[in-house]
Amino acid sequence: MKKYQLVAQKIKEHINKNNLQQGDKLPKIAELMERFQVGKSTILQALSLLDQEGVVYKVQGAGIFVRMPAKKGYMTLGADLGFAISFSSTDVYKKDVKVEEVDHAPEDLAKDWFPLEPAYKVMRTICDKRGPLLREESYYLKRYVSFLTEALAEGSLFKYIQDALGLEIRFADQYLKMRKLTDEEAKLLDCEKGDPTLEINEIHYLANGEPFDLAKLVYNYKNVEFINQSPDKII
Amino acid sequence: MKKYQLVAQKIKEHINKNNLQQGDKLPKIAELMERFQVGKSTILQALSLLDQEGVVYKVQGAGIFVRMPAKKGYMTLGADLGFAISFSSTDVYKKDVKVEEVDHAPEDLAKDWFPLEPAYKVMRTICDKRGPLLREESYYLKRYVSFLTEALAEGSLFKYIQDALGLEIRFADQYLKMRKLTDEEAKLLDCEKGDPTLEINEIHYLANGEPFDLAKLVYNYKNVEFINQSPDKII
DNA sequence: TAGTGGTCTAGACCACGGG
DNA sequence: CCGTGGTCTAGACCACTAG
Repeated sequence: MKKYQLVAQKIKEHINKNNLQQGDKLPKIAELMERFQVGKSTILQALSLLDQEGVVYKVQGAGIFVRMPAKKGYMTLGADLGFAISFSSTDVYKKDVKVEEVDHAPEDLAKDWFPLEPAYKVMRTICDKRGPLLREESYYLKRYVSFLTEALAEGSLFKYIQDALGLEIRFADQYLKMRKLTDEEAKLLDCEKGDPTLEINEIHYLANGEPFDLAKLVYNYKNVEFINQSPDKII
Repeated sequence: MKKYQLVAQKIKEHINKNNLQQGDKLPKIAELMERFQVGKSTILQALSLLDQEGVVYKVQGAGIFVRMPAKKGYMTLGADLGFAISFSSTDVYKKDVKVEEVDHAPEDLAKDWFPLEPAYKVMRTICDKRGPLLREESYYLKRYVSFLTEALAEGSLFKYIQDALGLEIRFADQYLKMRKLTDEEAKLLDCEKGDPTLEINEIHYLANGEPFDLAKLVYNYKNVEFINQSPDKII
């Protein structure tokens, strides 16, 4: 693990351990350099990470402050590259899981942005104790994900892809669209036909810039709210 | 303007001028250093900016590549700190504008996160040629925004706040919730009661970390789609 | 005006990708 | 193996905040 990631992690731990709240001040950069025995730019890289995650903000001439430590009950948009990771630690489970092999993703979903290559099609409903959270229909290119079963789809696919297959997911595009639920979706989500929903289409990219996964996520408006913390556009 | 911002801007111009597409390669770092006569970390800062904006991605050992230059017709979530800026350049106009002074923002909107202080309440419907895009109800703290009129609210308030008042908006929290339109909202948005919508509650923060604006945005599902490009979490 | 973060440089060395 | 990006340091100087 890189030094700046370690430093970032330790700063997070410091925030949690001391139960710091919005606006609380962190030690100054010189002190952090001293404490972690690293150079200034390593500290800056760590802070930049935390900044992007919405954990801290910096005010020139004043200090470094904690930003909104409590975000319980919200799904994080974007930052965590999809729900799979953000929810892997909480008690979610899957329903109506189906995996099949297809020649390519449907063209209306893929648009011009996703290759029409052989893929695994995964369908599942993600639930927690309150009920269904979302219905997922996603396509994993066989070129990268050469083996996929329904048993694997019961767990966290992103974890499997990262840990077992050794692929690194680097960034993602998300397209969001408001619409009404179809009859079929409503049944799967314990809702009524015509109820409001948000459809999010995500394309995930690997470290080499190649897309490897296209996902259509249809959310349950009764059980899901999102949070999106825009960072400081500053390094 | 800082060097790295200038460099970032010139790289963007280079992409536009040469009409570079997804996956096209940019000059290597050493070459960019040479061309712009700056140090390596200045180039890295510029690239980090472009990374966060979803303009480029970097692949270690391979090069720097262009990411998805065309995003026409989508509203950008988060990255641009609210719709106001992202849409200031296109031909939008406002309808049903009303500005009044209130003792404080409604408590159910403010939750624990926004101060209950005297504020200007601004209501307006943002439209473009296709029709209403969203209905906005926002609260600007008088402590920071001491003067606000309906005439000003016809224009871009963020521009006014930044240019005329000299306030710098630094980051924002967004809360997204799917729900049905009320009767009143439906009338304002040219929709039917019960139609799907996305309600986004935004809190905007100044450079000193203080919140100064709370906004409730109710979108028209027929006219708006969003894009959210999650960056590389890498410096 | 002192304190603190921001920008920028030069350079050493590491790590990954692809021929 | 070479080329390219990534990490890290030490240090000079700038810019903003707050008392």
